[in-house]
Amino acid sequence: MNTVDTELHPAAPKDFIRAMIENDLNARRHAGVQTRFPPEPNGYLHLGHAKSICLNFGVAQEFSGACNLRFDDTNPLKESQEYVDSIRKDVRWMGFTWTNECYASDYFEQLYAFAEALIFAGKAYVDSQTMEEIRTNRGTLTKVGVDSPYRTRSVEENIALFRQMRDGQFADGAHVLRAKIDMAAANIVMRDPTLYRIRRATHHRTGNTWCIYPLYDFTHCISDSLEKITHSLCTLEFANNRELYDWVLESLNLFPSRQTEFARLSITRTILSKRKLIQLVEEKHVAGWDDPRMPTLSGMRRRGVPPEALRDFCQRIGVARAENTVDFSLLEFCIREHLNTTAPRAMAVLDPLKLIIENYPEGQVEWFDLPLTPDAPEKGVRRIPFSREIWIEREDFREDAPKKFFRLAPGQEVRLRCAYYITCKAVQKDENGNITALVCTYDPQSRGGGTPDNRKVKGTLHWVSASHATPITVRLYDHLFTQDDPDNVPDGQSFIDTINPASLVTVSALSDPTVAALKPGETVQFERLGYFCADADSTPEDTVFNRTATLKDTWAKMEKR
RNA sequence: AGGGGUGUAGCCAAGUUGGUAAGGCAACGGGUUUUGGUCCCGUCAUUCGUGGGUUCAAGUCCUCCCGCCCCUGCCA
Repeated sequence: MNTVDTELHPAAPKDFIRAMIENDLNARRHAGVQTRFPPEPNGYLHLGHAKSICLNFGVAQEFSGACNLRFDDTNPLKESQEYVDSIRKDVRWMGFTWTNECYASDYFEQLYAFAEALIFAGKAYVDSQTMEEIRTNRGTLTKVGVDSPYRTRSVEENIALFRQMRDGQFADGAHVLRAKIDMAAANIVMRDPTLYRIRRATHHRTGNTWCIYPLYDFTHCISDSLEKITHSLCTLEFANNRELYDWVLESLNLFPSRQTEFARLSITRTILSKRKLIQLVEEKHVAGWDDPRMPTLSGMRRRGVPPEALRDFCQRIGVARAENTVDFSLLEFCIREHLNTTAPRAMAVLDPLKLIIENYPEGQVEWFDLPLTPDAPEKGVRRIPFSREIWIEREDFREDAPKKFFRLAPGQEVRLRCAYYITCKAVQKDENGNITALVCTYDPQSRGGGTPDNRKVKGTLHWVSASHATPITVRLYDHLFTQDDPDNVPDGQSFIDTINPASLVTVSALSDPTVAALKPGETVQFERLGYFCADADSTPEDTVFNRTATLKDTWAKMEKR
């Protein structure tokens, strides 16, 4: 039922959910496992959903069960087909295939019938209080609620009213259908929860067929039950709703699906609230849901994050009931770990400094074969041109080199990766003292990057032949990081104000010709710079790269100290 | 007359019926390396929110206290 590479992803460790399911199976409480991933199509999927996807589909796979994709589309005001389409695409991209594609809206007729059944059983009534009255009469955390004056309506009156609600004979908000439970319940969810409201809105799937829509608490449990979901996994904030979930299914004598809650995912300095993500898109702080800086699945896909890395991440963070905030470095680690063995290498220079090899013949070009991935030589080679004038990274040269600086300095010999040893002989400057070029000599004996006398050099530089350089555009985008916890910003600030400005930097760069063959969506490692993914925005003249992940940089760390 | 959850290292997170604190990330040291990448080796909880108690033995059992999260939508 799935396409997950089990080689890369061994069985997940046993968390409390898997332990519970194993237990249920051993006790023969179920013949098999049936789960579901139930997003509301009111936004794009993000990393938090990835955790739920991996859990629900993963568990089904591990126990030879099935997992449905179900759209919880009961609020037409917020939902759209665009979101449905994006969710289907993102789940597939994550590497999972659903058993059935379901929609709560497909159950509207059945849901309505169950509502009438509740009325006939004397367990639901039509309330005609205003929204404010309902709120007031619900009581508070420490004060019990009071019964609605309409609570004692007869079954006949309730049925008549409810049918008129459906027929569109009342204005929005005039009445609601409520479960008759207990206005003094300690659990506020149980104080006669609203089951149906009148809402004249066009639904993206049912159009104007309905003017009443069921609410989550009534819909979700019944949907689970109709699909024979054995294990309904959801996040912790629904724990209070479990009592009502069970009440509805028991009252209607339906298949006893069971809800189990787990802690939602938080990642340091990362926005994972759908409300905030919608705000970023609507206020145009980003180009769209798939902006490469977005922590959405579509954004990360565009940034070059492989789905394998996300699955690995979800497995490593585990599943538990304690609130948690995972360090972003774990996600980066998972991305790097996957890309290290899969991404081809290329050389690029972000801030070019001209280097002239004075004893190299003018007009001569040599082609060197460099490994595509050094740790997997079988993956082949890339052909890189070398000539008299090349570009190196400006920060790879220091006139007054600190002691642990292994790179180029006056009089210093270093290696140009896979090409030659060079020695810096002179520094050219303009009238302002800015370095304009470096004059070097090369050792013809060191062709390929080694010498007959086995002379060692400490540094290896990356380079691009000046006459062959390919101009590219590089977006040094990161996640749209906030400076700290996005859900807890300083007084008087919006989380928007705390977005890291570094996530906006775009630079022009020069690359070796390897990138010319790259197609959008393909990721390379620009050696020592990081992983970069070719963007769909690219043109034949200008390839645009989004930074997928950085590399560890021990020199930068050391220098900072 | 509140209810429901939860606390194990900087961050995640395992810890069977009580038997002497897994693993990963991060960090730090060292080795290998034609990427200051990768890889390899090593260090990193005398203690599990706090105080009592039971026990030969407590992260696990009992109990007091404390912290944090969720719930008063006709959102999900």
